[in-house]
Amino acid sequence: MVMADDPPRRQPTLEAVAELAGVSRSVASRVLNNAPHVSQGKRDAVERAVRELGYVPNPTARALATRQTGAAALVVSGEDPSIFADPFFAQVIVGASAALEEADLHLMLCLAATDRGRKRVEELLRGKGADGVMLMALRENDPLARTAEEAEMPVVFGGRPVGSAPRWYVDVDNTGGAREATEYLLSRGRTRVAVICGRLDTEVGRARYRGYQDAMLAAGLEPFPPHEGDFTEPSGAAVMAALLLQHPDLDAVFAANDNMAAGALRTLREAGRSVPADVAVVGFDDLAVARIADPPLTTVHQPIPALGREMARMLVALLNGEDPTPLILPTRLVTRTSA
Amino acid sequence: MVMADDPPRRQPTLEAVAELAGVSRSVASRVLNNAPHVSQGKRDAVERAVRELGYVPNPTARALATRQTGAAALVVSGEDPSIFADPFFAQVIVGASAALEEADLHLMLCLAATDRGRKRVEELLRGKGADGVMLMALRENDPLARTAEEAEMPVVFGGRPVGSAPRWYVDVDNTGGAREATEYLLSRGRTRVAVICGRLDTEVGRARYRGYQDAMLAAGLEPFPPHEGDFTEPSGAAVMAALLLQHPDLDAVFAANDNMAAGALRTLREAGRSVPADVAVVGFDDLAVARIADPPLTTVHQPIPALGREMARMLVALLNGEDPTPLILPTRLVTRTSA
DNA sequence: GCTTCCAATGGGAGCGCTCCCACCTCCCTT
DNA sequence: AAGGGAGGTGGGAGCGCTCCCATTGGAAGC
Repeated sequence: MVMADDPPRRQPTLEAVAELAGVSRSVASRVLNNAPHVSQGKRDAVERAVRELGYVPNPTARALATRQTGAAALVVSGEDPSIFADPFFAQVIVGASAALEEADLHLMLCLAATDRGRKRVEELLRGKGADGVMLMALRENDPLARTAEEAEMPVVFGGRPVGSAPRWYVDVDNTGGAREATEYLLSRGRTRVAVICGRLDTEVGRARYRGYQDAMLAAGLEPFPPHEGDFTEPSGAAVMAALLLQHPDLDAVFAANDNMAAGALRTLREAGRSVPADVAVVGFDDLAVARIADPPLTTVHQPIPALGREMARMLVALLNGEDPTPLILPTRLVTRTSA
Repeated sequence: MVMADDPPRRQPTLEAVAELAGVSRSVASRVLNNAPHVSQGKRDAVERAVRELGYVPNPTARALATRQTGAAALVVSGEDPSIFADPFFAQVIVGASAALEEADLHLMLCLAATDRGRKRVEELLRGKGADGVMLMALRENDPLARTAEEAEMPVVFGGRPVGSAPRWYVDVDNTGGAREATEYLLSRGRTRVAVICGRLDTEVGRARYRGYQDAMLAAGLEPFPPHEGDFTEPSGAAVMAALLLQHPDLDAVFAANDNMAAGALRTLREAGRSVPADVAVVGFDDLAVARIADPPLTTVHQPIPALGREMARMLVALLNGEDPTPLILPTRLVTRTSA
């Protein structure tokens, strides 16, 4: 990059390519978009000119003319930008990015956790700053939900927002996974199975508690009332401590995610309870922490990159004028040593 | 969103706003960019019209006219897209996103780990698909380095590429951090301090080994030759096992990141060595895993969100025509129980 | 009362591309 | 031999915005 007050030597334009190739802009354009109705001779000439000039089409101009930006936005809501630091999102992005790449779309990332951020997302949605949007981590009564509904733009939800099922979404079978985890604990002879819930103002938190509840009820056992953490390790440790105080005889705990399970493990260790002998622990997510924890966590695996991938694919389908159906991805229990 | 073959009812344009407000496009434009030379009366009229019509400026058209896209790209290179799953990047993004938001820039995320991905980044750079670029995780002889040099676009590097110092970069004091970690181990009376290196085809890997080496040499001790891991937990476990075999008497190990330190911890546990009594372990990064590990890791903290933030700020400065100086962020040792 | 100046205003020319359409040439039908 | 196509081609009109520039009118200065 040159810092000097450069002579406004600009990128070559299509016009320049056309001139060098001795054809009209139209023909040059057709060659670039490899559209039909171009003779082989001119096609070669244009391609040669492109190479000679080092021409690269200007995406902005193309976007203006076609009314398509060539980009999809991934919006992560939440009340604090650091929610994004959760490795969960990184994996979603890996999947989404790959699928978007196939459709030749760019990925814009919007952390809509501040007021400013939300305002910018709103502008993006209403001002056609992207061709479509993937929305994640909506909270209860999230203002973004409304904006998304109103926007004349395809919107795919990642995980359902609390209380409503949008037209297009991809989710994970949270209830089923939680149920399976709890059933597993019960099948191993545990009977006093406690639960560390996630935030109950999120659908994930609720759905996982529901799964736990279902399994307990089905086994004729009284479910523990919801003890709510916030999906972080410290909150898991704290809730576990409280649980131990109230129910010293518990023999298992289902944590709504791995972070909280890791916290629980720490508290149990400090309390001198051995895992899984005294207390069995099951988590949810199967992130790296599950393997690193001591003992390694038995947990509910969810296909996170697939979640991102399917969201992106659904968006692409929408962009192609199709009408895809919502998708719920399966989970599966991964047994390690903690239960 | 309406799926029907909608009557092409399009977004209102500036033209429409101007007409409704009874002014010219120019005046309306000035109001929107709150430029001077507009009477209060017309200003109000335009603002009213904007509200009435629900007008939102079209960013693409603006971009074409101003030759500025309003977006900055964060490019993550690497040989495998899953490199991005490392929580490190998520934290960089949190910082970068906040700084970009202040400058009203959008964030485009490019995972340039596939050939296709690299090609798209190249097009982005050469076709002015963004106003500037932040480049991370370049490998040795990464083709992206060249492309970036040639692009007429501000480029800020996150971490230096192997062997060369670009004009603008933000890095972390890897050598200093590694030296401090090793010195700490030595100061606690350890003398047989082994090292688990990161990939030596990355500057981070090299710099951290260099720091270790410096400290050993300064203490008159023979540094261990580099045993190379790849920054993952399993590789840390494997290298630790090899180390234990070759040097059964080692009494400390410096791992070039927390993941590998966690792996080392696992191997040591399985080998019946107690930490820190028999072997002290120090990591690098201070990611979540450091706190969750058992025992919690003593590690070199690096300000990751700050890294992202400073990269973004440097890019913004560049965009403003300034010429910022490279930045090296400090690290600091965080002592927990593993050493 | 007549310049001088400047805030206020609107017209128009792009920005670089796509795409519709008119036009022209061949070539294949009947 | 005349009438279609259909492929090939270029011109021109946008896409929605910014920005330069010419124009205006009134306030200030003499």
